Amino acid sequence: MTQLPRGRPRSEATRLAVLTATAELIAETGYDRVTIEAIAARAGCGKQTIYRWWSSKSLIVADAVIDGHLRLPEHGVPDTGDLGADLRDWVTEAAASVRIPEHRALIRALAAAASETEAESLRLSEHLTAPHYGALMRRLRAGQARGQLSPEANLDAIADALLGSTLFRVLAGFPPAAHPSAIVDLLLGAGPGGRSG
Amino acid sequence: MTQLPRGRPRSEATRLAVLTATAELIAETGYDRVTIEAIAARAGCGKQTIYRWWSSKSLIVADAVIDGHLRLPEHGVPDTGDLGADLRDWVTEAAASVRIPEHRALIRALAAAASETEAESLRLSEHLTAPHYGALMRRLRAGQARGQLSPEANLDAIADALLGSTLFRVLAGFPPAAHPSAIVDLLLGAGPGGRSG
DNA sequence: GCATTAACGAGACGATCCGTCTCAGTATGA
DNA sequence: TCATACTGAGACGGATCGTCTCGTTAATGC
Repeated sequence: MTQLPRGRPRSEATRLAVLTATAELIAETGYDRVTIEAIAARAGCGKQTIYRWWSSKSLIVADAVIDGHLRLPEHGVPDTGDLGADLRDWVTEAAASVRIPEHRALIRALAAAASETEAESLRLSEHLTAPHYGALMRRLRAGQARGQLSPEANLDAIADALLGSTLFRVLAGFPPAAHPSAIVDLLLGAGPGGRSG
Repeated sequence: MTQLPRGRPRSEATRLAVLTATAELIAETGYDRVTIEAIAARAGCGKQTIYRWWSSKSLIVADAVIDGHLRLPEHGVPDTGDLGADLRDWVTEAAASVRIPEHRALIRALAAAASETEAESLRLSEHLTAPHYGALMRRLRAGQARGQLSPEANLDAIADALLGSTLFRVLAGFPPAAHPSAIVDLLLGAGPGGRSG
């Protein structure tokens, strides 16, 4: 079924070298100071090889993240059965992760990449933000199914607030929140007896 | 006390022309396609005049916002005495504002500017984000003083969530929230009887 | 009025990086 | 062996960078 490739196959080694070089350069100098020429030089490949496979810098970054060369903090949401504890763990871990300069640089890089154009932003959100958002929403739905959230609770609003409040502090250049998990208690309505710890 | 200036004073007309030209060009083409040379050309001034007063493009944008040539949605938080209604108004207005393409472009421009370096991010946050954050915090404190918020409520967490959840949708390339004010009910603990509408 | 001072508009300048292009070399399948 | 497609290297014109130097202009101080 699938057509067999005819000529010389794509070099996996070079592909990895490009993604690794991109990750390193972003950590060292920041997204917008990274140039295609610098990536090619460090990866030891020609510029054409990069332009053949990636149409823009932001797409290289997106691939680097998808491939795991650049790690985003918000990957998995734990599910121990206790929604509040899981979310507190997740938010706390995300906040701790954001203290790491390399992670801050990466998040800024992604924001900058997403800032380039509306189209770029959509492509990045499909591959990066949407999966994380989806994982969080699934965890919220599971908790709702177990009765740990009101059936009428607006899960989108909760997910927006959880992701947004962490993202906000990073992008605004604010110091990390003193009590990052406080937002969880607020959102889950800790007022009437829900709070633990 | 203050030293009298000696030579030719800075041209206020040119300063305004630069900020206006920047605002127009951002709206027309997007932040990263705007060049210093294009700003100078449209403002009818020399490049050196720009470089004399601004050390980077992001600082021009910051000044344009501070001066009101580019309007950010989150300026004033109303204070009618009803905290919930005021916040719902504010969030709803912010969400509506974010539907306007020019505003989306501006917010992305600021995010891109803040992504440049840690120092840039700090400077922008001092002049732009911090005042908005402060205005929101003052409104929350006023509400808390009137007993509309628990005395132990974590106001920082509420402010983070309010600003962050709007910012998040813009930067992530998500469509505007269906019910933007839902976050207010969540944060104010609408569960036990506080909800209106 | 006249010297002094500093910002002004204009644009030349070398540098960097863009994205395209060509080139000889290399790894695969037919 | 041949055709094919990808490889690293780098030349190329163009855009923009940030610096620099003009002659000009609008203030202050004598």
